[in-house]
Amino acid sequence: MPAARTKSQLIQESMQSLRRIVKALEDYSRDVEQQFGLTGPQLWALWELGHEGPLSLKDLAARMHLESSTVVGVVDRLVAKGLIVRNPDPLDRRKVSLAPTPKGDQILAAAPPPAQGHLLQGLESMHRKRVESLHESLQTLEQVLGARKLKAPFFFAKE
Amino acid sequence: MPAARTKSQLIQESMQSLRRIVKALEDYSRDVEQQFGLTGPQLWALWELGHEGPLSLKDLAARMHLESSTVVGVVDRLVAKGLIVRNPDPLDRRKVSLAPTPKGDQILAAAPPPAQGHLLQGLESMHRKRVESLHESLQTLEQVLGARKLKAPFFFAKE
DNA sequence: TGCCTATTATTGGTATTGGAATTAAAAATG
DNA sequence: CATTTTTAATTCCAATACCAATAATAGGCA
Repeated sequence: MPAARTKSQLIQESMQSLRRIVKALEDYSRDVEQQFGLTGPQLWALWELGHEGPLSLKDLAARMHLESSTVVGVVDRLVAKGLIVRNPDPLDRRKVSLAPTPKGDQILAAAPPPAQGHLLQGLESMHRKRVESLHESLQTLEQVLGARKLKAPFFFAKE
Repeated sequence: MPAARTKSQLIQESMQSLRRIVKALEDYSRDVEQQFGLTGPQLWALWELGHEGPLSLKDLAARMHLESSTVVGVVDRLVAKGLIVRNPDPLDRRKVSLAPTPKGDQILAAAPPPAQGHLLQGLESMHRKRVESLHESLQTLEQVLGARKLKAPFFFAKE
C-alpha cells in the first residue's frame, strides 16, 4: 500500500498527469499521421466536414475552436490532397462551402476517429461512477482556472 | 436543478472540459507573452534554468519533455534577448552550459510562474478532498489512455 | 593507438497556431 | 441610394514542435 500523499504531492502528480494526458493526445495524432498520412488537425477537419455536412470556413473554425487563419492552412492542405473542395456559396459570395470529395469520404470511412476519439473510447470503457467523478473533478478544475483568469490582473510591472 | 445526465453526456462534457482546460493554459501563456514579453516556453525554459542551475541543452529539453531541436530555437530567442548565456562545458566540448544572465535572474524574480504555475495556484486553493478526487480521476484517465496506446495497433489499412 | 559507435547540439523542412492587416462582399445607416 | 460598418476569407509573420540529417566530440574496443 502506498504511503499517504500530501496535498502538495497530489497537486504535483495531478499536474504531471495532465501534461502526460495532453502529450498522449498529441502523440496519438502523430501516430495517425505516420501511419495514415493525415495530421491530427487535418483528420479532425475532414471528420467535421464529413459528419456535419458542408460548412463555411468560419463555422469549421468555430467547431474546432481555432482561429480562421489557422484553419485556412489546414484546408489548403486537404484541398491539395484532393480530400475536400472549396465551393462558392451562391447566397453569400464571401463564404466558401467546404465539403469532402468522394476520395475524402472514402478515407474517412476507413480512418480512425480523430484524436478526441481515442480519449472517447477510453472514457466509454470506464464505469459510469468513474466518469461521474472525473466529470465533477474537471468541472471544478475549470472553475478554478476560469475564476483565476478573470480576477488575476497581472501583478508584475511592465518594463 | 439540472436533469440527470447520461453517461454519454458526461463523457461529452468531460471532453469539452479537458479541451477548455488545455486552452485556458495556452491562453494564459499568451497573456503572459502580451504583458511580459516572454512566451510560455521561453518563460518555462528560463524558469528551469533559474531554479535548476546551469543545464545542458539536452537536460533542459528533457525537463520540458520537448525535443532538443525544439529547445534550440527557444534558447536562441532567450540568448537574443540577453536573458541567458551559452557557456562551453570545460569537461565535454559537445555540451553547452545554459544559465540565466543577471538580467534573466532579474526578470525571473518579477515574473509570474510559468503556465503550470497558474494551474498550480488553482489547485492550491482547492480543498484536499477535491484534489484527491481529481488526482484519482486523472490517474484513471491516464491508465485508460496508456492501455489503449499499447494495445491499439492501428486497425485501418494503409493506402 | 586507431577505428567504430554513441552522444550532443545544431540545421533544415513541414505543420500548426494565433495576431494583425487586407480584400471582398454583405448589412446597416443616413 | 450612397456611405459606413460589419463580416468572411485570406495573406503575412513569428513562435512552437516534430523528424531527419549533419558536424563535432567522446567513449569503447581491437
